[in-house]
Amino acid sequence: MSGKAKTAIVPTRSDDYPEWYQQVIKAADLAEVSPVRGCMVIKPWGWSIWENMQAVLDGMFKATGHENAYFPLFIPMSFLQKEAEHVEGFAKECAVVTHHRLEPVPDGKLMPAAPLDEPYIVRPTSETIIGAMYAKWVESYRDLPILINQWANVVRWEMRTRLFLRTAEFLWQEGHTAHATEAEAWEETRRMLDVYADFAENWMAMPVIRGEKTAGERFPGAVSTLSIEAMMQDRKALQAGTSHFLGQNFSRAQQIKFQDQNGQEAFAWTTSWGVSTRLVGALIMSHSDDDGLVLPPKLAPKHVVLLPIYRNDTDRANVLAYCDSLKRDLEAIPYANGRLRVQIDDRDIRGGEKAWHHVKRGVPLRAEIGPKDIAQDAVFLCRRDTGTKASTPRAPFIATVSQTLDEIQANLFQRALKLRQDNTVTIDSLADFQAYFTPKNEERPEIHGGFALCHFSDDPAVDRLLKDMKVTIRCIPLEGDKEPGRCVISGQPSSQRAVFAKAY
RNA sequence: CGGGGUGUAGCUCAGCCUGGCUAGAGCGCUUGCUUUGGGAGCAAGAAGUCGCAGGUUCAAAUCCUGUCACCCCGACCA
Repeated sequence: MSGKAKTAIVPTRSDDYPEWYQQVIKAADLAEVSPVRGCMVIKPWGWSIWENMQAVLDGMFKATGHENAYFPLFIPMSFLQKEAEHVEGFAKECAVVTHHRLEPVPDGKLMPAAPLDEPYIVRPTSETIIGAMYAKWVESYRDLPILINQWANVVRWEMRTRLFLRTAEFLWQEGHTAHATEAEAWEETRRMLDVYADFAENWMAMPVIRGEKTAGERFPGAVSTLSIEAMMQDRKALQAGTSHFLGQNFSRAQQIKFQDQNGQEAFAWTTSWGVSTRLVGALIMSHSDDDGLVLPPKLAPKHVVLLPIYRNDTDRANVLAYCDSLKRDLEAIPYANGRLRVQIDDRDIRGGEKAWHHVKRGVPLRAEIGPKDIAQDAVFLCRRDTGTKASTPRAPFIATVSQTLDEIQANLFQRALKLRQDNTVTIDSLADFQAYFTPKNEERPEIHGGFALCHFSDDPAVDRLLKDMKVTIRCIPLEGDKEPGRCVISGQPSSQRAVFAKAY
């Protein structure tokens, strides 16, 4: 056939980045849009990645003293109304359940029959329902802290959706904690941000900037919102996790109060923090290339795929036997938080097609094994991240495979870090700022911009200009210098720089 | 919710303006043969109430009315 297909994914990243993203998901068989508007079906390969993320994060939460629990999907509407800013932030995107029970009507259809006295909303987040329970559970300072996480689905009725990045229903974890003191709650907020940063960098191989959101970008009802921000390959920012210091706002609204050691009544200090299936989208956009998905080994559903190659039944039996024994040896090797995950793909399809299948799905290592390899007691080993291929004798392959995976993991991180470093600039003039964020081709914007470190001010005129340019203040970095300057847009005095970027 | 667009085979689409044979193509799928160390070739085959409901007509994928769904662009967002 054409045979000249240079890339497995069409279009390429530079041709049309958003379309490339969709095609990678399709080629890797991660997920599909469903018949339900705005909701996705996560398919086994995509789900497996999420499961791996969950397992690691869950371990981290438990290692920091948290326990899992589960709260209802439905929240009485009145609960949401208790915190004014919270209502304002979420009301527009809530799905509302107004009835129970369906009854047949004459034309053979079904109609909701019994209206609810008080409508339920489908949780967009659970501060209110969890807070209502905490109010019952907390009486004394001895009941604090409460450190609970839940793994759940939530619904936010978004206008426009994109697989993994923004869907009407998504999966996440939400941690909700209550503390006796402000300092302790702040410490918790910071601790969980660090957990997220650790996970992003050391498991997803995705460098992140930890920072604080400006007032406009804050979680509705929070005193302060911290986030980790990552740069995707199109140089747009993606918020990958958030940790909120809620102060006493929610505990006041929900009467989470206790008697302190002096017998005084006090409101608890609360936090909440979460990451979602959006992380899968972040993973895709951080590492994948024009041949499809590229997975960091520590989160890959399979680390090594063995591809048997044979022409006749005799070869077939020998090659499969060799693969079986190699698989057993490999699966005994410890890696990351478990053991090596190995697959033999013995489907009866052509070798080339089979190899591409696994390239597109992002399996870190591919070993092709045929009679010639077996004769030399070797495998033909291919690395997904670099595309390098080499005949590798079995013993050294087994001895170094976990090290090779570590190298791939490190390479992906370094590659992503370099992309961010190469596309992070310091800007001090409005003209430079506008030039930086303006594409050369307004009709079909090419990949442009990046992270701009600029002084800023809280001013309506600044907000307006940023909105026009579709640029947002991602965060005020926690680390980095704090020297004062003047807002790049308004010229007003500013105490430190923030990260500006176009964002998902 | 504003502006634009599209519904025809599993997928991508042609056909519609100018109504008329058994509604087409590519990809995919099934079967057979030949192939097989980097996305195979040839041949045969299965597969569509043309989004839905009315209407006009001898005759509707095609014209008219209504309706539903989805997509793109904006406003909103993890």
